Amino acid sequence: MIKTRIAPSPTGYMHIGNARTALFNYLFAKKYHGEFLLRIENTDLERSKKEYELDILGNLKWLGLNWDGEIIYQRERSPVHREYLEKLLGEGKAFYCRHSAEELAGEQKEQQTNKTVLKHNCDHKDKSLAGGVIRLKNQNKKIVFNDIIRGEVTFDSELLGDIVLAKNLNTPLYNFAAAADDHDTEISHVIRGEDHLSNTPKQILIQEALGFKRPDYAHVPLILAKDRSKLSKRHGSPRLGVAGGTAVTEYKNAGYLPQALVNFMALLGWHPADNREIFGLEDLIKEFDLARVQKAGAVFDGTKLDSINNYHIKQLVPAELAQYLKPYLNDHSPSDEQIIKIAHLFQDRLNKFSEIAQLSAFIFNQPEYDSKMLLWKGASPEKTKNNLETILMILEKLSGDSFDIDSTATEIMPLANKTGRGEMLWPLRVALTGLEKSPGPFEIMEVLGREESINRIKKAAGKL
RNA sequence: GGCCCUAUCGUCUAGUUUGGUCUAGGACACCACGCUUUCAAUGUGGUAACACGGGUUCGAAUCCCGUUGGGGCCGCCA
Repeated sequence: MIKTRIAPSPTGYMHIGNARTALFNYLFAKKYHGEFLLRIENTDLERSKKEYELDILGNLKWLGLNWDGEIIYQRERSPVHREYLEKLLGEGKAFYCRHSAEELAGEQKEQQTNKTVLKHNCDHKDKSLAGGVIRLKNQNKKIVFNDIIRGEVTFDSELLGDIVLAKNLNTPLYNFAAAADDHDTEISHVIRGEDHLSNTPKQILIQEALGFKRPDYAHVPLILAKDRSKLSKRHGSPRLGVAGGTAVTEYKNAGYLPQALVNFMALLGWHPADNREIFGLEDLIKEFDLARVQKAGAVFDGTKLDSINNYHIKQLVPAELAQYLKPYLNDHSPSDEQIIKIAHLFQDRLNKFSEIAQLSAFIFNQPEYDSKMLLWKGASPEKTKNNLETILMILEKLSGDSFDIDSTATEIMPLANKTGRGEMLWPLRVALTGLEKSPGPFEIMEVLGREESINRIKKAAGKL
């Protein structure tokens, strides 16, 4: 039975790196009809917060990465951890280290100046006095494990010293708790970020001391910021220019579709054998293969995310898109019917939903612009005014009920073809939007309606 | 500094396991052209990479060694 897990600590908002690790764990488990577990590593009492936990849960659900079974809270497993610690202590595999923080700091400082390995080889191993932290007795051996992505990886455990397992019997530390929980929940494959590669030998040492079976490992490459450093909270927000933020919630708020984010994250470090790049979660489950995961880190390119999001937005039906757009248009409280029209108007050009506010501003506010903008490539003000007035006459004859893209276009286009499309249509579009770039005039008029369209054109004619 | 990982277009990557079909393919971005009232969308085309140095071999992006570069870790955090 294939069993994977995502084991975030609730000490910060879920970020892109966690999300992609979760995705790979999910895909791998589902591909082999196994289970994907969620373990909340909340042993750090001071830094763990409910708010962060809820953020993680919410984002996993949002992305569609539903976990199997109950959530495992690491802290609740504390009695089991204690049993394991007592076992190791009893067998003489672990011991209490009573060195003070000052002593250890001094030792470390000395190692730094001597440029030797930073580690603690304790000389309290044989004194069985309780108190102080619990350390694992170093066995000084080579540790070799096979990483599914990287192949054989070797560490020399001597360089690790006597690693700390727990602050005390009731307070286990990360490596110990992770090894114990992975074993007890029968995790078959530990898939995690490369930043954990150097934790693996420690966890293997703990497994061996406890007589546990070793799971398979796969260390996925890290997601890098533009400067090629590990993506961290310091790297900007997607709202401030091209994406580069780290919290999944930021992407959600900025108006990215979960399926786009999943699609994009899957391609960060993984690629199918063929050239396809558009994938839904179900396709990914079918295609995903750990052996095809890249070894080197991948730079997060927000531009490509935008492009993938744009693709997925274009797949939505307008009514669906309208629902997504609604929260970003709250300032103007448009009707549902109006939002659907707006959705239709901008569907092809949206990279993310948050762009809609600015893109559609001209619909809700009277445009301000210089009268010169109305002139198409050297056209005279007189002629342009004349053209606008001709359009006005036509529009005024149309009734409000039949005022749509078809009726306005069929009335105006023959004239535009005769006069010159640019001379007719450019000023009309500017009159309606006040912008150099925008959707076409007939589509816009349908959204604005007869009265508003006529008003804006009158105003424009008045400027000339 | 030590240990570990890693190295194909600006970015994500195919190709590396089973050397020749690679004058290195795709996507994003960029540029040009077409369509078009503008922009977007779309279509066509283009610029752009095997880090370097040694081997092995008839032949290396692909195998080996070294160098250089990049990254991660080195907490009584996870």
